[in-house]
Amino acid sequence: MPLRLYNTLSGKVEDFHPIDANRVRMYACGPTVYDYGHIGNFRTFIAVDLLYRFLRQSGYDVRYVMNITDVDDKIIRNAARDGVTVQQYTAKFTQAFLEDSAILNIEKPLLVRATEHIDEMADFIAQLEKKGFAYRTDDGSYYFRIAKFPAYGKLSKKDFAGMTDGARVDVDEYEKDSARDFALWKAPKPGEAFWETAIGPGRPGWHIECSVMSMEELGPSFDLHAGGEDLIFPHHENEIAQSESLSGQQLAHDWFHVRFLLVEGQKMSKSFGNFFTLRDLVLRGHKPSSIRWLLTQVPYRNQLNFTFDGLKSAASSVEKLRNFRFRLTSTQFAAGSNPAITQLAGETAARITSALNDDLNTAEAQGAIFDMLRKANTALDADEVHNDDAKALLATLEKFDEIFSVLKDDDQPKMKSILDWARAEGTEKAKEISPELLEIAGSTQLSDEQINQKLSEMEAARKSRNFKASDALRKELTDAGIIVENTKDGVRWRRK
RNA sequence: GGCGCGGUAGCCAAGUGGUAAGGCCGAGGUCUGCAAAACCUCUAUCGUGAGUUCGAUUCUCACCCGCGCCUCCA
Repeated sequence: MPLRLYNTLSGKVEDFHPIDANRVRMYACGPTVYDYGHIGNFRTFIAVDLLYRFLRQSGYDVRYVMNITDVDDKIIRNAARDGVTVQQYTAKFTQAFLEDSAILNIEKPLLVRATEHIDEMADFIAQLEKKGFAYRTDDGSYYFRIAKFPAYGKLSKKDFAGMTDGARVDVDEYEKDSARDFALWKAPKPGEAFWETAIGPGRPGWHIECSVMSMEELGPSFDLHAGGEDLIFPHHENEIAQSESLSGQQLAHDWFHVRFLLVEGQKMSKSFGNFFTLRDLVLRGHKPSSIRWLLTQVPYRNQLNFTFDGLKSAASSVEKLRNFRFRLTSTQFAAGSNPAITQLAGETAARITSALNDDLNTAEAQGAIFDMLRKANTALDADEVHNDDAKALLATLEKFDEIFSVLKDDDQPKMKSILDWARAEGTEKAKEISPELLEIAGSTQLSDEQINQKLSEMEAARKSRNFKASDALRKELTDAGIIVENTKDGVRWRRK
């Protein structure tokens, strides 16, 4: 079964076939780096990350490009306000975005920055003007002439023929031919940053960067273009207008849009007090793996309600997966195989693939892995799993994790890095550090050596049936965040 | 007003024209020196009304409710 994806352009779920055999070229609209990324941003980036990972797992050679919008009105304004250059202002948040992405196990795409393509944008606009799609106004700004591009509205399904100028647009603000015409290039404003280019001084409009950079990195026509649902209009509609009027080719074949999330049942907004960055959540003591898991639980086209209950629930689910792997990797199995178990592993892998092929149905895929867990754990309890079966189960689990990426237990160092960041930021941020975070990341951690020392002491005590001493050691370890399990295969431990 | 999405157990959330995955939480139980892990059992008739059908949660219509985009926004 081939991958099927919903395509905003056609409004249908379609079979996905790359233009160029086995190569997939995809472009995702990345962050505007004027602040720390919030969980809504990361829902989108994680959804696209899943798509990227699944395409690769499916055998495609994927070229995945993401832009960093490091110039826009807000950035220029904030930089001016703070008395720093645009570059200085954005460097910090670009870095933060990269760190946050790494913390969430988002794989790094090929990143391209708007400010490194200003001249190409000017050139692109000059070509549009030459072809009659763009015009210059007296103040030195450039606009796209929508009337010249009849397909305008095809992505967002808007009918511009019936729209009246002035309804919701301030017609008087600029001397545009039509209120719907959008800015390609904005003339400088006093006291704000601008670039000197072949088409004059100024700064690029928002949409032009993606047209320029996607074409440069992927060619005039490529497979997938992704982003948050809000970008459908006007951003992507405008990209299409710019790119296609110049190239005469279809910009992207598939348009992949991720739905907005809700937080505690409401649209995330600073005024509702439900606006959270990744760092806010970690400061509250939530693990990155819980956050990633919660954000992948609901298929990307459905509204996801992000709640703190859900976050706790996600933590338990991830624990369950990790425990299962721990069990598989720390148990001594008898040689040979049990066909029923090997078959279970194979069928589960197939179920997962088939769920993801179905427009990335992550909920279905997760259901499948937990079905396997329950059955396999039952078999493990009954000693019916042999060495080859354990390998097969592990292979399926790891294949699952190639997509979801929550198994690796590295939350502690990641949380520590956020803790250090908050302390370095100063007292305002430091105040947000929760006891929960300190417990996981901030307490003095025992080294593996110390732990093993205590474990052997504990084992000795248990052998001599000195349970009082054994319990004391257990408590000591538990307080240090170490969970010790005594199984028939011996002792094993993990960090909380 | 235009376009679109959704309402499934305490919470989150899949899914199908033939009586409903999974996760979390809760209760009880098994195992266990303790603990942990794991397993078992229990907890829904799918917003409301009508229609189509042998049969609808799944299709159609109406209504109610929630949400998104149409303006900066992932």
